[in-house]
Amino acid sequence: MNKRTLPRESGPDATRSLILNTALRLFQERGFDQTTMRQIAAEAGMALGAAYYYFPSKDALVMAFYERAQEELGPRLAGVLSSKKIEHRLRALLEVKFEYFKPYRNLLGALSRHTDPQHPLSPFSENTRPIRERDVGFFEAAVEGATFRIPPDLKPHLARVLWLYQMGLVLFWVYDHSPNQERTRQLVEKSLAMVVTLIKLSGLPFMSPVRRRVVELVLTISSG
Amino acid sequence: MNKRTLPRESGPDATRSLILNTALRLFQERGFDQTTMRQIAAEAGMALGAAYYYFPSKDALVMAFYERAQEELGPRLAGVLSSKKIEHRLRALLEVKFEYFKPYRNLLGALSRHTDPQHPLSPFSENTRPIRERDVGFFEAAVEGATFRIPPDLKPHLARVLWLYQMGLVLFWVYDHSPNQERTRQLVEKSLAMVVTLIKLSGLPFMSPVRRRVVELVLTISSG
DNA sequence: GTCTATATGGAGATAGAC
DNA sequence: GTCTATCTCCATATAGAC
Repeated sequence: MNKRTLPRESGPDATRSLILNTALRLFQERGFDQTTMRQIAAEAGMALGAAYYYFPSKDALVMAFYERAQEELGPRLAGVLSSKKIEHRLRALLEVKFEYFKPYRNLLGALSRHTDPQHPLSPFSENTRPIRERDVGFFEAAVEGATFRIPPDLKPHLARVLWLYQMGLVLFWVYDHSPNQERTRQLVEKSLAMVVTLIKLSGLPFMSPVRRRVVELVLTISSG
Repeated sequence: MNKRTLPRESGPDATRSLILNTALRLFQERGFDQTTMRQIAAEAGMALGAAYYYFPSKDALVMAFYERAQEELGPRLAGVLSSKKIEHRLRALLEVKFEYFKPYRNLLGALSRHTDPQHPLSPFSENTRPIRERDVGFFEAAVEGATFRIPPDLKPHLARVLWLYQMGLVLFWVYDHSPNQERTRQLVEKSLAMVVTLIKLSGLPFMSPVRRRVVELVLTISSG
C-alpha cells in the first residue's frame, strides 16, 4: 500500500488541499485581487505563515490550480471523444471545459490578465508548456479520430490553431454576462460550424495558394 | 488670444504635463508595476500629494496617456490615407500606430492585462468608448476611400473587424522580442495579404451563405 | 516537518496646514 | 496648488515553539 494516496482528513496533503480549496473559493467569491493571503489563512483556520509554508506566493496557488485542472480534465476530455464527426468531437471538448471551469469563471477572468508570454502564469509561457502541450494533445486526438478530410499541408498545424480558437472562446465566455452565458453558447455553435466550413472550403483545389499562406502565417506566429 | 493654449514652462498645464511625461518615462524604464507614485513625484520634483492633486490615481495617468495618444494620432492617421489600394491604406494606419507607440511598447505590455471589458482601462470598456469609436472611424475611412469591391452585406461590419485585427497585431507586437520586431513586420505583411484575399474570396457568388454566417458571428460577438 | 506570532518595509491614497 | 505627515493595508520574511 502506498502511504501517499488521497489526502486524509489531517496531515500535510489535507492541509495543502484545504488551503488551495479555501483560496479558490475566496478568489471566486471576492475576486482574486481582493483576496489576501491573510484572509485565506484565517478562513482555513491557520496562521499566515502556515499558508506560506505550503504556497510560497499567491501565484503558487494559481499554478496549483492550473495543475489540478489539467489533472482532473485529462480523463474527462479523453472520455468524451466518441463521435466520429469533427464538429461533435470539438464541441464535446469545449463542453467539458466549460463545465469544469464554471465554478471558477470569475477567477479565470482575473487570470486572463497574464497575456505576457514571459509571465510564468501565462497560458503561453515556458512554465505552463507541459500543461499546454497536453491540452493541445486532446485537440490532436479530436482531429485524428475524425472521419474528415483535412488538407495534408494544413494538418500538422490544425490542432494548435484549434487550441488557440478554444482559448478565444474561453476568454469570451469568462466575460460573457448574458444569462447562463447564452451568448457564448451561440458563439460556439456559429463559430464551430464556420470553422468546419472553412477547413472544408480550404480543401478546394484552387485554394492551395491560400492554404500555403495560412501555413506561413501560422509559422510566423508560433516560431517565437 | 486664448489663454489656455499650449502648456507654458510653468503653470498648471505644464505641471500636469511634467507629471505625465515623467510617469510615462518611468513606466517605460522600470515597468508599470515597479514604478510608484512616490518615484513619479520625486522624479518630477514635487511631493507625493502634489502628483495626486493632478492625477487622483495611477490609473488616471494611464487614461491621460490614452487620451493624449488618441489626440496626437488623429491627424497623423488622417494624413496618411492617400493611396487608393485597401492594402496600402491599412498598412499606412498600422505603420503610424507602431511608430507612435514604439517608445511605449513596454508600457502597452503592462496595460494589456486589462482584458476585462468592465475595467475602465480596457480597450473594450464603456469608459474608453469615445477613443475606440474615433479609432474605428479611421478604419471606416480606410475602407470607404478604397477602390475595392466589398460585398455589401459585409461592409457595415468590416471596419470594426479590421480594428479588432489591428488590436491583435499590436498585442503581438508588444510581446515580439525579435530584433526590431521583425516578426511583427512579417506578420503584418502576410496577414494583410491574407485579409485582402479573404475579403475578395468572400465576394464570390457561392460564398453568400458563408458571408451570412460571418455576419451573424460578428453580431453575436459585438451585441454585448 | 509543521505551524504561531511578530516584524519589516512599501504601496496607494488622504487630511489638512501653508 | 503644493506640501508634510499620516493612514491603512498588504505581501513577504523570520524567529522560534512544538
